[in-house]
Amino acid sequence: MANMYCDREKEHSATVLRAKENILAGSDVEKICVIFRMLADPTRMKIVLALMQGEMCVYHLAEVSNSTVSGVSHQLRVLRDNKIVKAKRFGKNVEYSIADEHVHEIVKKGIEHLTCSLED
Amino acid sequence: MANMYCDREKEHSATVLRAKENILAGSDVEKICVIFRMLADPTRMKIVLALMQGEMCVYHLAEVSNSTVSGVSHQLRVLRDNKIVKAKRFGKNVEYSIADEHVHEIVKKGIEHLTCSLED
DNA sequence: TGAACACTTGAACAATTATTCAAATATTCA
DNA sequence: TGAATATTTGAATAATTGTTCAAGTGTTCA
Repeated sequence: MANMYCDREKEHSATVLRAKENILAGSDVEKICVIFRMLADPTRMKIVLALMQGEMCVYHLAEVSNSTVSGVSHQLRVLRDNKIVKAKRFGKNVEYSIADEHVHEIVKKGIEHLTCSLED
Repeated sequence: MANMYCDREKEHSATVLRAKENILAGSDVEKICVIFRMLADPTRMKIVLALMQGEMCVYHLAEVSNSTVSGVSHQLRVLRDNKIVKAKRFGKNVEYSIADEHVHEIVKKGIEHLTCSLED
């Protein structure tokens, strides 16, 4: 039998085995983290929440998220680089929008989690 | 009419209004970010992915996540404080598990997003 | 009781990152 | 072309945070 690591080895060994086999494709873990990291900052979250209502330009995003235009632009760059939002130019303005449906779903799940845990 | 902020004001004004009304309950944004912040670190993500396979003790988690016992314990504390995992003592060991179903769902959505965007 | 094991904690360090301000680029329009 | 507006960028600063090592607490069992 494998090493004994804890007193409940018998109960846990199958779990540990599954965990070792299934999960850890090293670089993939980093990739999964990226989308969550993008949503972990309040300024970025406000931007994303705003864009979930529809497309918007930078000045609007700054206003709605209570930030500076420059600050928002920096964060939009990060969000763009990580495929959370996309940009399209219209004359002087650049119109931003959510890059894909998964972003909507993930944020909604996050809100769901929040509202449910508030009920306790 | 409201201020003109960009050349597509007409197209965007309804969106901006919705964004201002619906979204920004200031402190809630911070709360939504918390769960995402918890999942944004590779060590924590490995711990969570491992626990999604079933309950586990600290030594196991350290092994499965390629970390030190101390490092894992620190992160487990953070995860506990933020209600992502819960702990239960069994003799010398402390058995950790995922705190609630939302965590499963959110992580699964994240993985889904990853695997879909890899197809492009 | 005390030795061995499992886990936690605190302090220190290094690294990452959000924000700010100033300057640069892009586009329109007179 | 030049002025005005919209957005981006770079550098500097401050703050947050993950990791490590050493020391601490809690539990079992001989």
